[in-house]
Amino acid sequence: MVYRQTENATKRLADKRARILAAARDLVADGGWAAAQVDHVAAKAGVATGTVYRHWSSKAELCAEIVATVSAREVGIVKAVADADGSPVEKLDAAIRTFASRALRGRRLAYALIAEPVDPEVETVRLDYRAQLARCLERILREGIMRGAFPRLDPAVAAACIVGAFMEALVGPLAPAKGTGPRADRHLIEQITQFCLRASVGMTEQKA
Amino acid sequence: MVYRQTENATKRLADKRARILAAARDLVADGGWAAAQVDHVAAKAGVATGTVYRHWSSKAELCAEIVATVSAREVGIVKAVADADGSPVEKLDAAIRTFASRALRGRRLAYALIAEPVDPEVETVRLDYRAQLARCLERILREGIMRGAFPRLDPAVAAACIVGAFMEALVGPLAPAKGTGPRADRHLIEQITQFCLRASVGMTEQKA
DNA sequence: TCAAGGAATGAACTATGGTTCACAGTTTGA
DNA sequence: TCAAACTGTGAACCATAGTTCATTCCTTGA
Repeated sequence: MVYRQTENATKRLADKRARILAAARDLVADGGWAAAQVDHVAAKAGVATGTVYRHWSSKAELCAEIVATVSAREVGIVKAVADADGSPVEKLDAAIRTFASRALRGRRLAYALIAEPVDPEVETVRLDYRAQLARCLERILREGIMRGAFPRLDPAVAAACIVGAFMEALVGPLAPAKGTGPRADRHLIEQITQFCLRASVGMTEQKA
Repeated sequence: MVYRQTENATKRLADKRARILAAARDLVADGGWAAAQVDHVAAKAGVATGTVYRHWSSKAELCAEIVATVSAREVGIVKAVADADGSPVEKLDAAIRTFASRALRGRRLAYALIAEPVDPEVETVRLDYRAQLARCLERILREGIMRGAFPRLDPAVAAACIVGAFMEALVGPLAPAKGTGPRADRHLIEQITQFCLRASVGMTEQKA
């Protein structure tokens, strides 16, 4: 007689939530934030507009969750690289290379997550992501400086420069047009990595 | 009997136009594009909303003109540096240093002009600015490579990296908080310049 | 099968901000 | 001074996109 949420019902609800989140993420992933209108998200997820508001109290919250979810994964990967064994140079190389190749797999999404401005509430979360990324790099840089492998650069500024450099070259408007193929992508990653490494280390041999 | 524009009238009109443009620029310069609502611009310029539309057929056109005006000046300055006498290394150093110190004088405006996205019509103009900047750098890089002063980097990618690096470190959200004072600004410019130079040249001595 | 209550719906509402336009005010040349 | 032509005005208009809510539908436990 009294309604009580069953396990099944809870799961259904969670599924729907996940479906909406995924739909929104996909829309952002190929049209940026502007494409993620609540109506469109709802349509893509196969629910009514109002349903979205059963799961998030505003569009901004939904967007913030997209940023948080996707970026947590990316930061985790880069952090793992930073924490792994190896020399600072190797770690920096791996971190940049890893991040760059992952970002290239979803350029539009990467751009939206790193660079494209949005409303303040989402901006906060995104800024946090950006700062976390920079902090991972900064840690590697500090270690390298202490060990004498890198020159006496300001690690905070250098980390910002690295984030900016690959952001711009990979996913920014100056980046080569999309769909240039895997060969061009590899070249791009190689160039960016070498640029950042030279900037940090002071010198590096040509790899390719 | 037939009305004809006198010299005075033309001047009055031009003055008003300039006043509106300046008002809009100032608003962007401290609140970004979002602050440049037509109502506010008109109020700041001391005219009615409708008057704005006597000079530009849409807000986008007004914004585009702001970008074009301000950026033409900046590109001109950087280009002059690139065209001056000196070794590629010196030129690159000067170009980055010049741009950076100018951008720091108006961070918010610089950010709006380089990074902050706006509607497509304005975006086109801004993209052009960004690309022109990158091209100036690219020319210096090419020259350096030909002369053997720089390693065999891809000049287009490296130029994008440089633009991204100083953009992020100077005016992006990772940049240190505003109002840190001239000492911190000098440090920042120094660090960014050295970062980009090391990345391009492969090695550079410490200057400060 | 049925009543209770949560979940879904989507048309209507609202807020924001760009754009228009009928009207009033100015300038010009005679 | 006067009429023609241009310029300025700002309230009203419109388009977009986020949010609400009365209603309908579905699930639950008896």
